[in-house]
Amino acid sequence: MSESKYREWILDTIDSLRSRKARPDLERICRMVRRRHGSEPDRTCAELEKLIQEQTVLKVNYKGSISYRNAAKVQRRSRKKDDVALTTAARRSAVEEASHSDLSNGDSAFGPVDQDEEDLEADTSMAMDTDSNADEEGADESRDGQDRPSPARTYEDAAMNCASARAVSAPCSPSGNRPGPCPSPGPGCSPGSGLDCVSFQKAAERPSSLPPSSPRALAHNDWAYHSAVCPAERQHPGMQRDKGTFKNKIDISPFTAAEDSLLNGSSVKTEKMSQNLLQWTVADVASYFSAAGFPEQAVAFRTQEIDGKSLLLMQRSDVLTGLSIRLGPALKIYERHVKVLQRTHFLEYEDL
DNA sequence: ATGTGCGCACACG
DNA sequence: CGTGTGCGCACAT
Repeated sequence: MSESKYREWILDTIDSLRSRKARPDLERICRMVRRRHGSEPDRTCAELEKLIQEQTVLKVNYKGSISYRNAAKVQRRSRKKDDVALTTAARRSAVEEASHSDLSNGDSAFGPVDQDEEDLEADTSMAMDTDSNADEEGADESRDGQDRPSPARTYEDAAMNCASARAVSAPCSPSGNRPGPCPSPGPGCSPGSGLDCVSFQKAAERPSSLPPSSPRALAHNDWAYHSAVCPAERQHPGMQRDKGTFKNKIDISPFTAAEDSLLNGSSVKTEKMSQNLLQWTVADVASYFSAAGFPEQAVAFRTQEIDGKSLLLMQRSDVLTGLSIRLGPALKIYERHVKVLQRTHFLEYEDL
């Protein structure tokens, strides 16, 4: 519950900073959240990191420094306005209603966003660089490399404490492949997360040989887009996720499964995925759809508390209307994901 | 001191 | 070109 609270706070803060034309960087975000809600920068930072991992917030490198973006607001480059406007206007109320319970964003309303289409090809641009800059050197002075007086040093501590945030993201970069575990093993930092990033990076690098309809294919592309973002999260402390063999695992994150399938490229993947579907938590489901390129809609799944079992029970109409998400993405989500997952799952069952 | 508003020069497509 | 961004500064608290 505090989770959604933080989501709201942080998203709100990012929006505020943006509208104020101030860079939404770690320092400012922490500061503002503390001032507004009294949350400790450390905590804020940890929560921010979670949001980054589930792609509610995007960490980007813009003009040489790190910025955080409200994923729901990242606009697709050049889009036909009319169509967007129409859809938006028509569904805004519904969307708002849906988001209210969880992340009522007041101002940031999901309106102008339109991230249905495959978020893949188009936007591989600005987010691209967050890598090499973000890690290592970025750990504390990413930008002060040369120019820029940057007077504010007060929050350096907070920033430092949050080095983990960067460190976790770092392995995602093509350059900084350092599978090192999270430097500050605090709560919320699972040891395995770093590994996932690396693996995922590998996955993203390999040419996509998956059918376009494959959920994994989507996810993969999405990761590429969000360079600085790290999947992982739901990694369980005990299981270091050794690729290839996990037939005795109980609770496997969709990422692990997806990633695994990418690495193996086999068809066994789906069965495992669907099998685990029963074990997916609400967070798993939301993360899955985020990864699949539907971060905005993932929120709706979360709000409606759709876990793996619920997902299996969902019907077309549920997805199209029950979630109060826009029709376009809803159709894609149903046809390409829900349906596929259900089908594979039940096929699997009949075979048994 | 700390938060806010914003002109204008960038970055980017 | 248009659009989004955020530095750097003036202003508010």
